[in-house]
Amino acid sequence: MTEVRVRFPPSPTGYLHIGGARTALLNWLWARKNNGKLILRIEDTDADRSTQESIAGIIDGLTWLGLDWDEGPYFQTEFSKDHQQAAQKLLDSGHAYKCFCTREELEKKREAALAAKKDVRYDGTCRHLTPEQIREKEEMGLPSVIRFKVPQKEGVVAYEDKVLGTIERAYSDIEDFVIVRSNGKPLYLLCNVVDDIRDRITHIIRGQDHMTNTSRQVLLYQALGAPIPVFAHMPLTLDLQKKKISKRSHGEIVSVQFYREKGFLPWALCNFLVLLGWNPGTDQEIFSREELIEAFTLERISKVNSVFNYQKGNAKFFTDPKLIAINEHYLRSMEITELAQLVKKELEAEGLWDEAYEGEKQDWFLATIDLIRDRFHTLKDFTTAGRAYFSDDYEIMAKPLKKNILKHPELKTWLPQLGQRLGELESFTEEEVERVSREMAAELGIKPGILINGMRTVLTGQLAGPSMFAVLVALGRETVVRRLRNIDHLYEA
RNA sequence: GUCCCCAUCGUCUAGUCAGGUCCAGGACACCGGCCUUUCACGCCGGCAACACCGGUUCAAAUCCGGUUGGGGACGCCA
Repeated sequence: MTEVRVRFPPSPTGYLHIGGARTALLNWLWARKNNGKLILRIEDTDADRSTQESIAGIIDGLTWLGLDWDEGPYFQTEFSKDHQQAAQKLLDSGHAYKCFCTREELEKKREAALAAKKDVRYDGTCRHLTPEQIREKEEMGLPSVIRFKVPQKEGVVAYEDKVLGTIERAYSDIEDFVIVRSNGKPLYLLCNVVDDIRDRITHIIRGQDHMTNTSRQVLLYQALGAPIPVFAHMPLTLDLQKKKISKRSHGEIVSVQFYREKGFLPWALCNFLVLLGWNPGTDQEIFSREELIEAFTLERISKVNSVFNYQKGNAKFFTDPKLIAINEHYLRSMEITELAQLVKKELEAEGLWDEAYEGEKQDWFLATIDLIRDRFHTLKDFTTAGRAYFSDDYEIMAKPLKKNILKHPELKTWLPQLGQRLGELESFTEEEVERVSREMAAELGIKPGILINGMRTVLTGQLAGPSMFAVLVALGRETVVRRLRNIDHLYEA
């Protein structure tokens, strides 16, 4: 059996977006499943739009996602000789011809056709030029492009698509497309095929937006005498208005970088992305890498475009709710030591990291992040909502301040008192702090919740959180007492 | 205007190829209840879809035709 070889060929004209990441992911899965190879090929033939930052961004993005490749990155521009040779071969074999029509002429014809609501295809003006006419034009110094000579015959060009079945297109519906620019530089359609042949690509997994390219590229494979790879066209990802998601119209929300900055787990993003247009045929939605590689098949890729459910301006669901849910799932269930490494980076970035968290305070650190992760959504929450566990410099949220502190002015004296009692405790355990708290509430003739939620606000700044007695123990006696004693400033504003 | 692809809950989707076990299953979201010191934690429950019309058949989400709707492509971009 021949080796499975797939490729991810981004054009470096912007950051890596989730559509590209999804394409990379499916190719990666297919390579890994078959013990094959994934080739990263940067398609930088559009010199005007390609940038170094973009190349770095794509590589960064893939690396962060954990999508490793086996060959490359190759750069398409390094193989321009191959492309030119292929073009010459097509010219020599009569599969292509020189076309001297100018852009202006073509543009005029296209507009006229569009205005007349007619076909906008190339009319074949230069297809039947005699060798003498060609020589004449060349001697006059007229620039020319090279067009592929689409067979003028009955019937269809067909290919088998792993997800869509047989795709057919009549020869007569395909125009003589340009394969080399007038400046001598070959175009995508040709380069892509030449590179795939050279890289011995066996499966081409790409978006349905390439379907018309595929029909034309099949012609190229045939003319070049190369075997045709297996195609799998995946459905596109659209926005709620059913428009293709793009960097241009959707901005950062579709960039992989955004999710990294927002504290998402890379595998959670992959898990979400793979479910956009693929499913295993079972109810399973959460997969480890190994499970996903095992379960993945080309045939189960959906034919239907999916919607990235993102509503602008929604603070709670700042991206697709399902993505957030999957991220939460991993945040809550992943190995705590693995999570610790990620939280460490977050704390370091905020200047809150303490080396002792990997030394004498390690048990405390692991227990604490395990305690608070249940209500968190992203890694960022550890330094925002969870900041009070690692620093005295945390914000008291307005809502709990009003509801749990200002509403009960007596807390100004009660809380320091409670702090005093907690400080005098012989053993600072959940049972003991609970006993003391409830006893004091009973003495005062108030509901325990007033004291408890007052403490929550003062000690964590948050409206919600884990069991308060567990929180007290996590914070430790010294911190609890210090914070409870110093609350006058809360009443000042 | 031409060509190609597609059509199940709000969203992601199972079921379609091999018609009956589907008055359509799961997940997310939403709503309600429980737990409780709080909560965007957890548990339990609920709402919610086969685009439309015709045909084939004892029987259609499933097969066929049409309609409508959506998407993609129609560059000397990739």
